[in-house]
Amino acid sequence: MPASRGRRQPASMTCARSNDVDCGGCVSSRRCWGNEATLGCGFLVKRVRPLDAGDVLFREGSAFEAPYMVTSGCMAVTELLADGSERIVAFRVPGEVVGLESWNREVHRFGALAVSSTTLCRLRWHRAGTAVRHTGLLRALLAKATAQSDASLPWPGLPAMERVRVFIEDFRDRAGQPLPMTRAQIGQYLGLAEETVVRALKSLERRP
Amino acid sequence: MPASRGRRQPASMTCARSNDVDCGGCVSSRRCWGNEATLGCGFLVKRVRPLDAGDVLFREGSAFEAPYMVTSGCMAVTELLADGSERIVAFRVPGEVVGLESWNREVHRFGALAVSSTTLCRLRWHRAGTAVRHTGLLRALLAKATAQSDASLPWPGLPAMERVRVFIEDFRDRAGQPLPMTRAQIGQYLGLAEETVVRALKSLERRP
DNA sequence: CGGTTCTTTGATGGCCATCAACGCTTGTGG
DNA sequence: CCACAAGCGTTGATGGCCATCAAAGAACCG
Repeated sequence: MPASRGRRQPASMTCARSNDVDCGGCVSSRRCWGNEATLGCGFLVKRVRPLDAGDVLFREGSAFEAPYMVTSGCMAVTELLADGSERIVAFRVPGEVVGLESWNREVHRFGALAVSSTTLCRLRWHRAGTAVRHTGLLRALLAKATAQSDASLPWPGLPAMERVRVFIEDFRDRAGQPLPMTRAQIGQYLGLAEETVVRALKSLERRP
Repeated sequence: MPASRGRRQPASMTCARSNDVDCGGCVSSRRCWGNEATLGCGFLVKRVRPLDAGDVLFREGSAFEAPYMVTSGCMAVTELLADGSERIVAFRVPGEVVGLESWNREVHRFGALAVSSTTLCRLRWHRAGTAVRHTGLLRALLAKATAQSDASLPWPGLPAMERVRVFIEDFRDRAGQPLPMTRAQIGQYLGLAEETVVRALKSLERRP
C-alpha cells in the first residue's frame, strides 16, 4: 500500500493541488515498474483520489488524457455492446495499467470502473511528445502493454467450468487477493450467466 | 495435433543473406509505420523469405529473437491448450506485427504460422537495448501494441452468428481482402465448430 | 424492520457441439 | 488419362450444456 505523503487527500475529483511524485522515491515503485524506476528518470505520476467500488474512472468515448497505474484494489475495463449491455474486457490489479489502450487515440476505447476500493496514480503525460521522450519510460510502457496482452483471455471454445477455473487461477497468480468482484462481473467477463458462475465455483470447491 | 498437410511443402529457416533495409526508403513504409518512418530514423528491417500457407514462422516456447512486420498475406497467432488442441489467438494482416507480445520474454508466448502466402520483415532488434534506443521506433511499437489490443476479440457472451458477423466485419475493415483462412480456422479463433461457422456464413449471405 | 444487493438452487427450453455422410477441388502416381 | 487420396466445404440428425426464468436465502444498512 503506497504511503500517502500528505495527511489526507483532497476531496475534489481530479486533484487540484500539483502533487507530482517521482516514482523513484516511492516505496511501491518496484511493484509498479520493476527495477526500472529511479529518481529523475522520467517516471512521474500524480496520485489521484481513491475510488470506491462502482466509481467510474473514465467512460468509453470520453476524451483521453492519460493512463493510470493501479496501486491497490481492482479495476474493471468495460466495453459497451451494440445491444446496450456491457461486457468486462479485463480486470486490472496493482502494477497494471488502465487506459493505455487509448494512448494514441483522441477518445477512450474502453471504460474503467472500480471493482473494489482502489487507488491509482495518473501517469504524467503531455500530448505531442513533449514528455514521454525518455527511452526508459517508453520501454516500460511497451512492457506493460505487451505483458497485459499476455493475460489469458476468456475463450468460447472451453466449457464453462474450465473457463472459470482458468480465470480464478490467473487472477490468484496476478493479484494474490480473494476475488473482489461479484459473480455477475465474473460472468460479464467470461461470457457466462451469473448462475453458471455460481455452479462452476461450487463444483470447483468440491473438487479442485 | 500438429496437422502437417501433405499438400504444403515445408519451409526452411529465415533468410540467410544479410539484406537490411531502411523503412524510410520502402514504398510500403506508410502502410507499416504511418508517416513516422523516414530515412535513418532507426526503422531498419530484414526482409525474410516468403512463407506458404501452413508454414510455421516460430513456435510457442521457442527462443524469442525479434518481432516481424507482416507486409502481405495473413498470419495466425496460435496457442497450445492443455488438452493438446490449438486455438488461434489472432489473425495478423499487412501493417500488423507478430511476436511483439514476447518482446521482453526469453521464449515466445505464442506461435505464428502463415494462413496464406505471406511476406514479412524482421525488425532489427538487439538484446539489452543497444538498438531500439530511438524514441520514434519505441513510440511506433507502443502504438502497434496498443492498436492490436484494440482489435475486437471473440467474446463467449454473443451467439455464434453474431460472433461470425463481427469477425468478418472486423477483418474486412482491417485487411480489405477476401477471407484467406479456412472455416476450421475461423472456428479455432471464435471457439466455434467448423459446421457452425459454415451455417452462420450461409445464414449471413442470405440476410446480411 | 423494510430495502437493496449479492448469492444460491431448481426447472425448462434452445443453441450449438458432435457425429456421420457426401460433393468439390487439387495433387499424385499408376 | 484415370483412380485415388487428402483437404476443404456443406448438410442433416441428435444429445448435452448452459441461458433463462423464477424464487428464495444471505448479508448489509439506514
